[in-house]
Amino acid sequence: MDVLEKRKYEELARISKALAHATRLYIIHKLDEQEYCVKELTELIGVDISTVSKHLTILKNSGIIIDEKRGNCVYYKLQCRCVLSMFSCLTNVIDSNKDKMNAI
Amino acid sequence: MDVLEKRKYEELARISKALAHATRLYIIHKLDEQEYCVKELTELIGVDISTVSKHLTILKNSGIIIDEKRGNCVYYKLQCRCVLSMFSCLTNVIDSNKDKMNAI
DNA sequence: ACACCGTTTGGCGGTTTGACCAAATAGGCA
DNA sequence: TGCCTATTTGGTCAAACCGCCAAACGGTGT
Repeated sequence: MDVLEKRKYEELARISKALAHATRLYIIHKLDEQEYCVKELTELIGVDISTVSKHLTILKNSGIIIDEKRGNCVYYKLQCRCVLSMFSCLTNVIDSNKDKMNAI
Repeated sequence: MDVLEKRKYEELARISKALAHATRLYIIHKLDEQEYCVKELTELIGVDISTVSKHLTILKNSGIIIDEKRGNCVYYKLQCRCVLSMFSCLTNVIDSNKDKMNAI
């Protein structure tokens, strides 16, 4: 793997790492339905608000979501709806694993 | 997030974690072209063979690739070509980030 | 200015990851 | 059998990750 190729795959990995967490996938799913502020997401998820804030920062830095301050709150929404196709990718893998299992 | 939903997103995360590494993405890319044994992949990648073996185990456990022992070697190939659509997802995000950058 | 609300930041502790090395394992072949 | 090659496994170490708490910010409204 030469230097250029290596950089390319590290860039791809940077995005895919941002997706590699149950809470962050859940956040993406919720933000697909509507925008939410940090506090609202925190109530939906049920972990410390600082943890949620950090997850949101990770997603924002990878360009998947975008924030917008309005009044007292910071609202987040999907920047890149294309990530939703990720869910079908992942679901596909899971389903085909199950099929494989059943076939045995 | 109730217990059932939580489990669902953890399952999705399990798969997406398997993809969240530059080397593993590269392996998937190469295995899309043809099957390879561990030694061949090691030469392509340029890290210790035990490291490559562990990456392959991770991919295998998540159901993305499959192994087949023939003669002296263990050959790996894609089990789930659907993961390739992941690459276009990731590339999409990267491209739309770049567009955003240029627009400024 | 002060208090209040929502959010982010910094830091700490426990867990996980990923790299290497060395050793164990599994087959093929002389 | 014993040797050789390919692969996996176990251990160690440093770095990264993720949760919480506490403290710092930034606006709003009194």
